[in-house]
Amino acid sequence: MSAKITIHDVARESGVSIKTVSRVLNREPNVKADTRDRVQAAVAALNYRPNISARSLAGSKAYLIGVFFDNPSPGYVTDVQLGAIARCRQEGYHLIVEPIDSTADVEDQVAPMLATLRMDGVILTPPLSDHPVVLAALEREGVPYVRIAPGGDMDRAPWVSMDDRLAGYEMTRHLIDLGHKDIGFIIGHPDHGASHRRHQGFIDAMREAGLAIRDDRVEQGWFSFRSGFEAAEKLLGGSDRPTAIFASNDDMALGVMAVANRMRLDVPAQLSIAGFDDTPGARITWPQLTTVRQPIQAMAGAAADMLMQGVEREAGAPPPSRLLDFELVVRESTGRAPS
Amino acid sequence: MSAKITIHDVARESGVSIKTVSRVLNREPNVKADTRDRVQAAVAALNYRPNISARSLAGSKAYLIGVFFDNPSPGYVTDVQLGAIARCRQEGYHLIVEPIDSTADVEDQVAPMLATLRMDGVILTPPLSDHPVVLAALEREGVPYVRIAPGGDMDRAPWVSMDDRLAGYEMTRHLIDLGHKDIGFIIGHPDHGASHRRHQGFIDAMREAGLAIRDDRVEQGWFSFRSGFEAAEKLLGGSDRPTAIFASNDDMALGVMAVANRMRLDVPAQLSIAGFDDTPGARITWPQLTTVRQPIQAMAGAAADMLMQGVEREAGAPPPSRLLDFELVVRESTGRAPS
DNA sequence: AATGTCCTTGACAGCGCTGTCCGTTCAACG
DNA sequence: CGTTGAACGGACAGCGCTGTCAAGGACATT
Repeated sequence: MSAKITIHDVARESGVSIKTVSRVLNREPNVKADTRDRVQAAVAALNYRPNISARSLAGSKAYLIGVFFDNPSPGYVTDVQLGAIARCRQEGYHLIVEPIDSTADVEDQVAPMLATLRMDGVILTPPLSDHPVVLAALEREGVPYVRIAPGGDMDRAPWVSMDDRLAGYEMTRHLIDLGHKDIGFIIGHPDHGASHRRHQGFIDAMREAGLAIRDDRVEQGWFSFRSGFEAAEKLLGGSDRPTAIFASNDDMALGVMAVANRMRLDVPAQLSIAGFDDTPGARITWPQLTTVRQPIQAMAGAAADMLMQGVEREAGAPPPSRLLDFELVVRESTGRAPS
Repeated sequence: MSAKITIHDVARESGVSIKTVSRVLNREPNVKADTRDRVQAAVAALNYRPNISARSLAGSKAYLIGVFFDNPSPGYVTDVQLGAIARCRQEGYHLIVEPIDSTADVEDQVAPMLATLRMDGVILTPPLSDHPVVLAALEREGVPYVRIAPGGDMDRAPWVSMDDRLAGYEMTRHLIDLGHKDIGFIIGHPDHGASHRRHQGFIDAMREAGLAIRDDRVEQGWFSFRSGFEAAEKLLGGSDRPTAIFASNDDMALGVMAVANRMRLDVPAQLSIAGFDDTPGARITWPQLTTVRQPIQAMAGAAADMLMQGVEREAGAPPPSRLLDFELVVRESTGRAPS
């Protein structure tokens, strides 16, 4: 175990006071370049690392960012963590992950943790981005937070999102451009705001193309494989079936794919299938899934940035929220409509 | 923002000194039951939560457990986190997740984090469980750690694992019992110790049944969908093909499934496919995958427990390592061998 | 030369808690 | 009845750092 070296050691080594060392460490202004260099040399020579507990006890920063999630998709969760960490590390911040169980008492889970760890900020992932109890607890404790892809109440706090409506629109257009006229749609989990926006994009594209949206072509799903599977069974059950199905996320699209395989439908010759998210699973099927790449890591990184910069909404000023770009990923599961 | 209440407030409220409050909080002995109750009442009344930074600065515990991972499987990572958190929460500990990029300088990633955050312990997931640089850094800094499913050097530190060899053996037996005699095997990532053990189980079962293991029936994989896909192409390429394929993890088994679908092979009538891990993906195919359920959450929970109990190996004493139970999950992807 | 202003630096007081050490009480013992 | 030691409670000194405040020096202004 290497001996613990403190700021005092650095101060002695470089011949200044500990306060000056602290200044250099925190990139405060008004330190002579010469002094700064000496301190930095000492830091490097001693391999000194400031103790985070002491910093957060004495100062106002905790160097800790929380990530709350209650998301069934592990790929999504991991991507958020990866994206956030990448940014945090540069600034010496660390990530505390806290799974929240929405089915249990949320207040009991959130309140104690907020009080013990005074985190500098929290990243909320859907569906927690819209959870009233979580938002209220955060606000009560005065902990800044950024919501990823929230569903509504957009002025309440800063957020990072992508244009789900446009993405839904473009995917639908992609299908229409391939000659599809009879397209089925599976709506996502109603608690996720993105679900409604994707659905709206579908509606907009169909309307614009003058195509009818039959009631029996739209099913409610829950973002799970099973719900996609069941929706597909209904959609493909009769002899009169759509030539394409657009599912609001990949897991559900995979469910559709499973039904298609089971019915021995040729994808995409007889049925085109489109997903959304570009999770790892999208490539784990044959044919690979046409989908929308969500910039999950980028969104999480942006959220972490906003938190570290101490996002504080000035009264009346708009939150510095950001809309990131998505990308249509066309693979093999979509093709020309059968004639 | 609720006013910050400290240990002093509790002490005043309950009419004792702060030290006594501290004793109650830390469940130290030698406090009269009556006093303890008074203090606890005050804690509850004031809704007091000890500040974790102050605790770790003053004391020896940091109330922080790290989880290091560099695992391509998001399902695995999330399960580990969930399992560890469940235990940590009860004890007031929190989880710091740190993805490690093995392709970059590992020392640079690990050393600074160990110095700034003095974590009470670290949970290592494969393949990091066997990473020499990580282990060395942890030991140098005197941070206790528990390895999940390490590959070798078992006496070096405590670990939690499952009997991969036995699981590999039992899955192979399952196939043999279904009448399969010509079984293909895809080995896992060579950096993961579990890969070798699963392979050994396969060999043992085949030998025991007096079945030949043909060289061209065993392929090296990397635990990824793609590597499973490629291995399956080789295995199923000729006219002479095995009646079953046992892949060392689910992702690779899904790759095999994709090849089978593409070749229009009927699973399991013409080809049985077995996986390993029971990741969410195992249910995301049709037919669903026969696989081995790894007690990932339980292993992570046990690891967290060991860390929190301050696992310290006494000189000469065996580490309190634990082997947990697995479960064979038979679904639809395996069936009787074609006659 | 005197004054004002900025830049640079340091002394010092905690942040909220635990570890150490010591004093007090009280029961059981010789 | 005095003695001992366990049980119990408290005073105090930091843990390693940052915030505050003020001092000293450099430089520009009058």
